[in-house]
Amino acid sequence: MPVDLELAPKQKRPAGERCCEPIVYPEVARDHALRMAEVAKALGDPIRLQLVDVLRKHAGKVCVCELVPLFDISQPTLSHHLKKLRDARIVASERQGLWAYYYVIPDSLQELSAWLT
Amino acid sequence: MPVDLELAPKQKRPAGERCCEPIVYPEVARDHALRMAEVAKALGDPIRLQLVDVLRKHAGKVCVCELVPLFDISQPTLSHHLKKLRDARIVASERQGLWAYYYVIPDSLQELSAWLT
DNA sequence: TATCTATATAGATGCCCGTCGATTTGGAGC
DNA sequence: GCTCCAAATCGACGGGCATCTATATAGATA
Repeated sequence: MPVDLELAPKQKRPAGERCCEPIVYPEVARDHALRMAEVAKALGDPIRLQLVDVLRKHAGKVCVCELVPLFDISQPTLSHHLKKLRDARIVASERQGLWAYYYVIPDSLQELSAWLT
Repeated sequence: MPVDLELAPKQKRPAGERCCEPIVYPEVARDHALRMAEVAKALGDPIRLQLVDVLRKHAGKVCVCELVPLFDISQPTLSHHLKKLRDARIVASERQGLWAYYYVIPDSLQELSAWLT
């Protein structure tokens, strides 16, 4: 007896024994999966994860010039990582004169966090 | 007055005004950052995130043959994604005859989840 | 204006990723 | 043995990533 998954009738199980109970996948994540994967991907680098960790632990905004010496990478590379986090809408920045201040966008991690819980 | 961050005296702030308060970064994440980034990286693909979502929502083990028709990718590509999740120690598998059953390793997401909270 | 400084961007390099079709592996059943 | 099947692996392709050095941008200061 074929299983007939609601969401993907592309392939038929061969008639015969079933290997397991059919999955009824309510597709809850489909809409959110892209966004959550985007956030996870941005966090999928040790330096970026530590960057977010620093910014989260430090209340308020943090100057880039304080971030640079924390890591063994060049300033352009750090700038590249900050851009990745900006593109993923995890952090945002403000310019004040020569300095740039970064902070974590509130609730930007909430969706992924809730899913993981 | 130079800032002298405890953790990274590699670079000296130039004498003069400070742009912000010095960060005292207790380095909590350094040991865990690699592992958490590894998990986040594995979740940083929409298909893998949905795969984990399916496996988590479905109590018990799920046969690969049930997973294949859920996604618009070839069987080898799905196998590749499952391998990535295995390599990241997020899921594990068991063989039973012709079929392979996958399941989420309990608590494999806990560390990242706790950090995000 | 000229000069210094903090940050961002550009361009290059080597490596990794997602995807595919083709093939291999290994158990099931004849 | 042989055939069928589910799953994994292989090899290739195009694109993206992390990193660097060099350069550009733009604000501050004189």
